[in-house]
Amino acid sequence: MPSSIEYIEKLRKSGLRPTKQRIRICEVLFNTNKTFHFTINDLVKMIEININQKISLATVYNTVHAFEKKGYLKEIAINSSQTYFDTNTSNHHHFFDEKEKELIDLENDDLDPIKIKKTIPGKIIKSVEVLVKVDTDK
Amino acid sequence: MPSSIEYIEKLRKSGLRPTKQRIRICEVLFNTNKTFHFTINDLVKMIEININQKISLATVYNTVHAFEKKGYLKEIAINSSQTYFDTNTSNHHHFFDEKEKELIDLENDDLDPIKIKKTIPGKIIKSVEVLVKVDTDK
DNA sequence: TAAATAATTTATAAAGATTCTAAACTATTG
DNA sequence: CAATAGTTTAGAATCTTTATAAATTATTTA
Repeated sequence: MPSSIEYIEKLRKSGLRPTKQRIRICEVLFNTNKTFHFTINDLVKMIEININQKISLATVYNTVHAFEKKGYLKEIAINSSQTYFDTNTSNHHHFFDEKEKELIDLENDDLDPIKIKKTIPGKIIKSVEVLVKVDTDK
Repeated sequence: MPSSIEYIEKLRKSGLRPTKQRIRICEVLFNTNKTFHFTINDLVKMIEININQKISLATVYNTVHAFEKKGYLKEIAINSSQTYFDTNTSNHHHFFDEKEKELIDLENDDLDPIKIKKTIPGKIIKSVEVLVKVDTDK
């Protein structure tokens, strides 16, 4: 469980000023061994519960996008009315539970490596995402 | 290139009344050998160009969703401000060109079959989608 | 075939997520 | 400590999508 000081260094190193808001958001996102998935809405709720300071919605958006750009978060492609993010930035895939609207990690061991045999001239692969949609068995 | 009459039958068979609007939208979507990807916005533009009849935006949404439910269209999971649909309903995957905001089919031959070695109790797999994001090589 | 009915279309309003704006504030630099 | 550059903020604006309810159209029934 990293301390404020570590977040301050982490932020500075990546060229982000260590503001109160960013440090608080780091605490909410990274003060745990477990990684998790969240929407902006989830994060706002977590901040409300955990923090004695109001953080503007615009700042939450700004910060999440800044962290994503720096590689501290990953955006997950799903069709949903809200965008999901993952604090687990390692190479892995997801189940999406259509009923619970919840993401579940698919570790790399759970899947054979994916080899793309097609290339597109002038383009390079930025990411390969597998999304397995599941629903209640009935 | 199917005729109006075939669309009328197709619609009736699946329990959808063959209205003028639905038949026109069928023509725009299915009057070609090639399958393609589109957003609602794209479709509205195509309708404007091809049809001598205004179709309300609400009807376009309703129709696309009805067609999707009947399996005539597939929704593709991407993080984008607009939802993409595919007239190719066969089992296949996609490249997404981040620059052009354009989807490109990845045929099944372009990829080894994907075996998911993990199961979630009480849940069944509804779909497996692979999205390969690409960007300009530079 | 006409009346009854059920489904569909429509314009518009409403909702919901995200981005924009520009003023106030804060961290950093010199 | 002053100058500056970056950040936060509330609220407005935008954009996509869904809801609403009245008008229209297709289908069914008699």
